[in-house]
Amino acid sequence: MSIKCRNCPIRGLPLFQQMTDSELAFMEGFKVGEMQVQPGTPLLSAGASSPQLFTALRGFGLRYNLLPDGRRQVLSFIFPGDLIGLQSGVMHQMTHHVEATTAMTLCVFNRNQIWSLFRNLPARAYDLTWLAASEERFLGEALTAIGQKSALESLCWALARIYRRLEALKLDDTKSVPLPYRQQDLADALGLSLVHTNKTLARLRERQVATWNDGRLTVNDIHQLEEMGLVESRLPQTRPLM
Amino acid sequence: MSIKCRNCPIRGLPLFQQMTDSELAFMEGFKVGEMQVQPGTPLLSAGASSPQLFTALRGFGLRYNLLPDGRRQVLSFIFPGDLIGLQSGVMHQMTHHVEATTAMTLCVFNRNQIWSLFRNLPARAYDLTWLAASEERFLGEALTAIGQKSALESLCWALARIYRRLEALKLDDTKSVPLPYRQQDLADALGLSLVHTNKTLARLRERQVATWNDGRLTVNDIHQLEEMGLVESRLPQTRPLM
DNA sequence: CGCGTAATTGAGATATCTCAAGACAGGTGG
DNA sequence: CCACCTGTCTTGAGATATCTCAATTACGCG
Repeated sequence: MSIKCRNCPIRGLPLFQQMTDSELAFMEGFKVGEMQVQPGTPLLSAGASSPQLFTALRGFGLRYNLLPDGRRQVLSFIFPGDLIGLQSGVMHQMTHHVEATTAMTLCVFNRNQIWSLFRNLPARAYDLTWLAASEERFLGEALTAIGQKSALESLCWALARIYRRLEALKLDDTKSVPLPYRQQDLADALGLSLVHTNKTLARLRERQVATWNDGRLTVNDIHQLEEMGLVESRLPQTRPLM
Repeated sequence: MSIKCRNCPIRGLPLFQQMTDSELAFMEGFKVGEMQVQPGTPLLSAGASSPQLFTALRGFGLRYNLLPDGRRQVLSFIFPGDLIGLQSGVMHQMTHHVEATTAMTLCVFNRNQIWSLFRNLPARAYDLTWLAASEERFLGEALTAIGQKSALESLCWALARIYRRLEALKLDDTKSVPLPYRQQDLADALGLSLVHTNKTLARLRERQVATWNDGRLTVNDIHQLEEMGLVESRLPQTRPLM
């Protein structure tokens, strides 16, 4: 009933690095199961030391921090192909929350086996480090957006980054990708108020740069969007899929 | 002329995990040299693919992003014991800048050997991943500060974090640690203007919570500082030293 | 049909920014 | 030894991007 890694529906996308046969075999042992969750389901909680890691196969999620008084910082949006819980996996302590925004399908891994991965499959261990470094890089970019950019610039940055990632998943035709979050989620990701986020999105819509409604993001001019968001041009890199 | 790892001046601090003899031996082979740099020296530049990694042995540095128009986001302060260039090491591409703020002494490693580390010393490879995950966690915390907290809260958060880290280095008596940066550096780290940072620091000084001048940070009440900064309490963890 | 959630819009409030000037310390050259 | 310069810190005051409050609309669901 659980999908075999060799039949993984996203593995073949050009976004992801291809695996060798031995890696595939290892991953099928590493994977202990599959999980289907409803929208709103918490996957990991700060403070807890979860015994599991996940990879999102299908659906969308959210990673966030909470302050004691309820303020929320969204750290990142979770898309198919993302690894979830690496921090808890290697540091034995989760510091943020993860929850499913839509229904999701997740591959489940056993944290205890991480160590065997390091001992037996150095290439996969390296990939794990690559993913951690990649997250670090992303958060640095986000920090730069929130800390230095105007609301309009930040928004363009975020939408451009999201669009590029989702278009690589080929979930749909180009120009338009599914983005089933609330404006509040994006506001919390960018440290902006909901109202201001809404008004800034309206400006982008009027200017015919990008439109986000009914859970779909439509980008008319990705280059202009990236320019307005001061997105650093980068060589597109394929990423490992765990 | 280059210090042997077994004589490393910071290795014995309780902040750091102790190494086994075989790890020590490996590290001495991994370390290809030592570097002394003057204040202001750039160590790594965005875009470049540096062949080297460093560990700060002595001195202070800065990690930052630049926008095309000169705005600067400081990502983190670099203290003795910090690994520098892991991103470039595993992703083959640097996305931020690193420079020395004070004179520094650095251990130099060869990027090419990272792979041999993964193949031969899984425990050390694991440590590398741990460090990357740790950076990721830190940046998430910073994001939460900049995105959600008030200027006063952010400042308290930053000073508390810095103080805790430096006191663990036992560079000096408690209550006071060296912090040889400019107010502009902290402002750029928190996404605040220099002027506002200055005025907020003045408030902390008046309230007798913390004082930062002449390159020294003096904390009168670390618990109040952490409380004001909404610092999440965390179990103190020792960290690997590369 | 009524309710709850999300999006939208208007308008006044404010935390933070920008501009500007002065104080202070350290370094340099005459 | 003094005059000058530069970089950093400090302080005041007006400007503004963004926030908060509040009301309205739209929509899906039971």
